[in-house]
Amino acid sequence: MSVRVRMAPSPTGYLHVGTGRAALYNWLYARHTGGTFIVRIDDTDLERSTKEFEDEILASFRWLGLDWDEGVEVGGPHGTYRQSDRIDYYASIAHRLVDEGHAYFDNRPTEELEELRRKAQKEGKHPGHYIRRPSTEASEGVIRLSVPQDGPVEFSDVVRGDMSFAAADVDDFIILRSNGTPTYHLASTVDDIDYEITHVARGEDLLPSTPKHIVLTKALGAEEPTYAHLPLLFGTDGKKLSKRHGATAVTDFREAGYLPDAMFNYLANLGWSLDSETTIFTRDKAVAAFDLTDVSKNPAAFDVAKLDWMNGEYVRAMDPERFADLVRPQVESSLGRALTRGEFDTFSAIAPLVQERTRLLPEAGDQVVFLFEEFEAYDDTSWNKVMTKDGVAETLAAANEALGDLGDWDIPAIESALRALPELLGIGAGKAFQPIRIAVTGSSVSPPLFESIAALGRERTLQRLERATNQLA
RNA sequence: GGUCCCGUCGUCCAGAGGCCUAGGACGCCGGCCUUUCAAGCCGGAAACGCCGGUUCGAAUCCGGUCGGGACUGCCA
Repeated sequence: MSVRVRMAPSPTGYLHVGTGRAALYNWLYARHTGGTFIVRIDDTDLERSTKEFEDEILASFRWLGLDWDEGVEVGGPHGTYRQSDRIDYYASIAHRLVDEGHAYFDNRPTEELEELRRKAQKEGKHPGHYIRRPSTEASEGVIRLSVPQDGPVEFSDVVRGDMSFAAADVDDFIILRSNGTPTYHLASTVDDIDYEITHVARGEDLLPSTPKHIVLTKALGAEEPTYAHLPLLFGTDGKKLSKRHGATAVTDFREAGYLPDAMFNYLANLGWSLDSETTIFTRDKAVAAFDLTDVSKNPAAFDVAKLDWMNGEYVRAMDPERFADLVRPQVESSLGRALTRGEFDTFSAIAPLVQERTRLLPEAGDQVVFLFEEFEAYDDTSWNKVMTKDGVAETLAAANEALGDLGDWDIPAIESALRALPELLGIGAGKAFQPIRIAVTGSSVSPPLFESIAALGRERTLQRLERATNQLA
């Protein structure tokens, strides 16, 4: 039987990186086995689900490079892939289960159920021991599944191994709400049957719900899928990854300038590894090697520092033209205007040097704006640290002179002119070049000096040297 | 409280009884290179939670213990 896996996000928020990783593993497994990856939309919570979030989530999947073979927006042989389209259908199934004796109506007030829960807790028992079929039958209210009391509910989890839950600890859970909409348990289980899902790979938070799904599946006369419960993601402080840790939505990372390939690689490596040595790997390599069996059991901490490093690796490995194209909007947004054709050429020429120094795309823009924009007076700490030293004015004047006389304005000419300076002035290279760097680029941190000067052009370079000299006087 | 899950460097991953004086990666520290910052190169500190047991031999198996986590909703 060919593998069919699915991801069923709820469009009640942006795609959380944890959900993204679960999707990633499903996708990897489908691609590895030549199976089918399906994306459904789990929008039974009509109140909180929105089309905007749905679009966002699907865009995030696509950004990560997770394409799906069946499901929302692409269709497939199994009808709709949006649960809100099948509300009545789920309801009819719930009623059928009542007719067959597998489920029952319950209109007990919440206080009464609360009382049962308290009683269970007091006796150190699971609420399942008391949340059971009431003595008097109703014909309205919610519909609960009647969970058989006898024996254990057992299954073999691909990542956890053999699991066993006492049936007595599984309460008669609600499958249909009093407003006629299905709960997650019903909709999800029914869909997994209808869409012939073979492997359910999902977050470990659903492990305790799995016995419910198995009992329901059996009541529906179907065979349960293979389950694989994936470890959860945490922040580096060991707490569940949440807004407190900063970015948690895939979109956040996309906007912060992370590359999808890096994100994919990082997420894939969080709970799984290609082998014992390799950290950086392509999608194809991951697809070739991936198996759910190899997924780690331990929860993983999401470490942004490592992601940043990895992103830098991908940035450096990028095609230089592609890099220039990607950074262009960043430069333009910090300039507040579009680059001219000539400016873009200038930028492209120096871009490879910037590329080496970039981890996140927005950093790249900051490194080159000096080429296109005048900067204000020098009065920051790096200026004070370097420029207030003795002899700086002479150094700048000498540089001005050496460059002013230059015939060809190219890197070799600039380099040989400036290289002569330290000896001429009787100072070290660093001492000579740092003031020039600040005068010309406005910062003590910049791309390599000669290349920067070449890109800046004769006129602006000389202007800036003069301006700095005057300011020192 | 109850049910269940997890426990190897700060972090991610490798390790499925001897190949482990525990390996790779990020981060950290030191050095080299160097006009800055990066990158690169070299080196370093850093872990099998604890206690028992099984075994000739345990990070690997078993038990207990401690610690962390999830679930316990007409949310998913």
